[in-house]
Amino acid sequence: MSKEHLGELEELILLLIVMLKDDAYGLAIRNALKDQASRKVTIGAVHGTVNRLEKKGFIESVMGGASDIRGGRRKRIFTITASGKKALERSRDVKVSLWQQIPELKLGVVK
Amino acid sequence: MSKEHLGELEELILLLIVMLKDDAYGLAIRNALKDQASRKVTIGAVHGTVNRLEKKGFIESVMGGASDIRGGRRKRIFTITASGKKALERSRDVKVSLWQQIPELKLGVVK
DNA sequence: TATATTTGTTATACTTTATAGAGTAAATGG
DNA sequence: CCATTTACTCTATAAAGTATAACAAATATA
Repeated sequence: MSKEHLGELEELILLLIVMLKDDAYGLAIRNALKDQASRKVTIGAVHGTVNRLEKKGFIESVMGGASDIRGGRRKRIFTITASGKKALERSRDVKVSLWQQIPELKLGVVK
Repeated sequence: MSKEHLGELEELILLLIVMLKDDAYGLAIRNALKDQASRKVTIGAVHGTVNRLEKKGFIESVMGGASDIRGGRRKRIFTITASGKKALERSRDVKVSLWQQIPELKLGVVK
C-alpha cells in the first residue's frame, strides 16, 4: 500500500470525487470516468479503487439516504480528505513541472 | 497490454525520456525520476517499464556507442514515437480539463 | 403481498503494472 | 589479469487495475 503516489486510475477517480461533490458514489464515478476521461471501466473496478483509496486515507465515505426513484438504494458517498488533496496537488505539480520543460507539451499561457 | 492509457510510472518515464533527449538511458532515467519527481525506484523497475513501453510502441531504442569514462558501457538510448507523443498528450489533456473544473486545483494563469 | 425490475454495493478471481534484489556482462585502471 | 565501475537482464513478489458474478434493498405493479 503505497501512500507515496497515486496510480493512474486512483488519480482520475480522486479528481472526479472532488468534482462530483455530494453525488460522488460508485455509478456516478463510473459515468464521469466515461464522459470526462473516455475511460470505460466496470463498476467493480471503481469500487475496488475507492476501497483502496479509503484504506490509504485519501477519501472517506458515508452512507447517504435512499433517493425516491425506482430501485434507488442508499448510496455510499465519497469525499476527499486533506491527505487526498495533498496527494492530488503533489501529482499535479510534478507533471506541470515536467511539461513546462518540454516545449512540445507546454501548457498554453493565457494572456 | 493496454495501449489505451499510460500507467503512472509509464507516464513519468515517457516524459523524462523526452526531456533527456540523447541521454535517455536506464540510469539517467532513474536519476531524473529521483531529482525531478521525487520518485525513488530501482534500476530494475526502470528497465521493466521501458521494455513494456517499447513493446507497446510508445518508445524505440538503439544501442549507443560506449563512452570513454571508466566502466562506461554501451547505453541503450530511448526515444519517444509518434504514438507515444499522442498518448502523452491525451493524458495531459484529460487532466488539465479536470483540474480546470476544480477551483482549488486550477492551474495558475500567467498574466 | 409476492415477484419482477431497477439501483446499488460486495466478493472473487485474474491480468497488468510496479518493485526489489540479485545476477550478468563489458569497459577501464592499475 | 583482476578489481572496480557502469550498465543491462532475470526472477520473484506485491500492488494496482479489471471483469464477472453475486448479493441486497427499494419500488412498481399485478
